[in-house]
Amino acid sequence: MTTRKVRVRFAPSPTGPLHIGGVRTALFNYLFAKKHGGDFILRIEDTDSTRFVKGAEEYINESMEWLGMTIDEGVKQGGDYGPYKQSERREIYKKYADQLVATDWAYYAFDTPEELDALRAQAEAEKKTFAYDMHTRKGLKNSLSLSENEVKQRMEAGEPWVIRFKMPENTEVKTNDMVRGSVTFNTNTLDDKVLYKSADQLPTYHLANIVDDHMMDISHVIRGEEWLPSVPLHIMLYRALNWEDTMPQFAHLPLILKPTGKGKLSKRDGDKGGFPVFPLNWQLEDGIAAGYRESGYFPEAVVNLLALLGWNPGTEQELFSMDELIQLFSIERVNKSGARFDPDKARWFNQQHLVRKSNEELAELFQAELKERGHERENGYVSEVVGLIKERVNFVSELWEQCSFFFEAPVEYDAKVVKKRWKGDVPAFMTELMPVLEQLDTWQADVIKAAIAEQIEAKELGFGLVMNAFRLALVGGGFGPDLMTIAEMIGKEETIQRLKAAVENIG
RNA sequence: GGUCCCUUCGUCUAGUGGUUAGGACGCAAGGUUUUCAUCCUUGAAACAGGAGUUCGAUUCUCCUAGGGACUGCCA
Repeated sequence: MTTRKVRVRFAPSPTGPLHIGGVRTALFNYLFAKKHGGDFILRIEDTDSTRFVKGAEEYINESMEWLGMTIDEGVKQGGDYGPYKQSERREIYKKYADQLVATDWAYYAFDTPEELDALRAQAEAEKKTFAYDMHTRKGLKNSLSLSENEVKQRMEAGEPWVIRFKMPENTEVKTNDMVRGSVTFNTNTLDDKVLYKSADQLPTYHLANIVDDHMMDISHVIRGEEWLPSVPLHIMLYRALNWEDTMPQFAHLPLILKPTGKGKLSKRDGDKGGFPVFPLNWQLEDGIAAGYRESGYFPEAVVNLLALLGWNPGTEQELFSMDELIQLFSIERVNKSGARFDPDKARWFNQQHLVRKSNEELAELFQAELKERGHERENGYVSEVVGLIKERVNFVSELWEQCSFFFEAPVEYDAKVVKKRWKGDVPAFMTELMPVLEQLDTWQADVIKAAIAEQIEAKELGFGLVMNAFRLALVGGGFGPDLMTIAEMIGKEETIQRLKAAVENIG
């Protein structure tokens, strides 16, 4: 086998936001390309003029950029194999569509969508299935059944037509899929797919992808399992075009399934399950579809969790950087069966990546929210705070609720904690504690602790009871990092102030 | 319905012709943190079923069942 340069493409159609199944396909293509020192190409498959959605192409680019998948060739990046947008390659497809008709691998068909719908409906009523195929094509309106003259007349009259592939009879088509192994089909069960439509002068996906993959010298086609059934058509197309010797190798990825219930993950599952299905937010007519970015996920966490949906390196390592993934990725280790998406584990991945980030980096991310809340604090202080609490959160957005007391006094006190901890001699003790703290010259955690301990001993009170009440006063609840550290960080005046406020306001 | 694909704990998965079938998420219990979270320990939890091959199948083969995808002038 000659060594061919690895060139793979991610080929989404700009019909809306990219969904994470598509993102994972892109990721596996990217990992495969980089692993083998190859090229990662982004091709826009906009051959359905009726489904074009404004902004979708930009969304795709932005998503790839956010996730750190660098595109080597594409509409924005350029490259030697352009154009990378199918709607700009019309003449190319037309040429090959014509060639297929000329070589008797395809034919013109004039049946309207309405007529075909009617045939399908009729067949269904009889509990049968209608297919435009080798068994029915003779009875339909096409250049195989109509006279040459009539075909000419219809075309000259401007009647819309399509070009359909003339699927040969009884031919075994075998493919050696990189993830599934050998898969065999028989052409007898295949239909005559539309290859080209006169209405918008564009090919359908099938023709376009074969022509482009060939012309762009794509070495491997890595795509979702939903494409497996069209593999025989694609192979026949390569054969018909005489390109079979340079046909790319196929790899069909398992689907990502819904967290619960049946079927593949769909755009709606996110709302129902409370997790994002898209990389970035997407504006809908009636609201927004949540994106991972806006939901607080780190791109590296998304990449990590997606990589492990259907692939694993065979070791017990679960946390990876993009570079490690590139290093370790191998298409042979991709699973065959569909993987259910687990929102809980997705959060866990984010938490793991969050904990691994430096306090400084997290502090910087957190500063935006702090400013919004009116707190201008230097990075050093914020970093220290973040370091104390980062292990309690999954997202940067959860930081505030865990550490607001480092920035402002509690405005209310957790009723449950009040009931449990703020009773008996406690309020009186707190009042007596204030002057003691006031007298401290050194405001450090251990010093404060010693002073309080001494006081507790003198009064013969329970350590736990007092400390929890003290926490309630400083924090407003029964949570947070080490209490003495909190006291030290907010300072002597503030600590006494909060004690005072608690005594006055609770009860 | 037809074609094709798939099947190990609830979920993501490792794994082998002979293993106490391993890990992770989640769940439960205990410990640490004088509290919460983290963390640590422990626990419950799986080879879809049936034949066959074999001294021996979770592993190989076949069948059944279940699940999935496709079945558009969508991609």
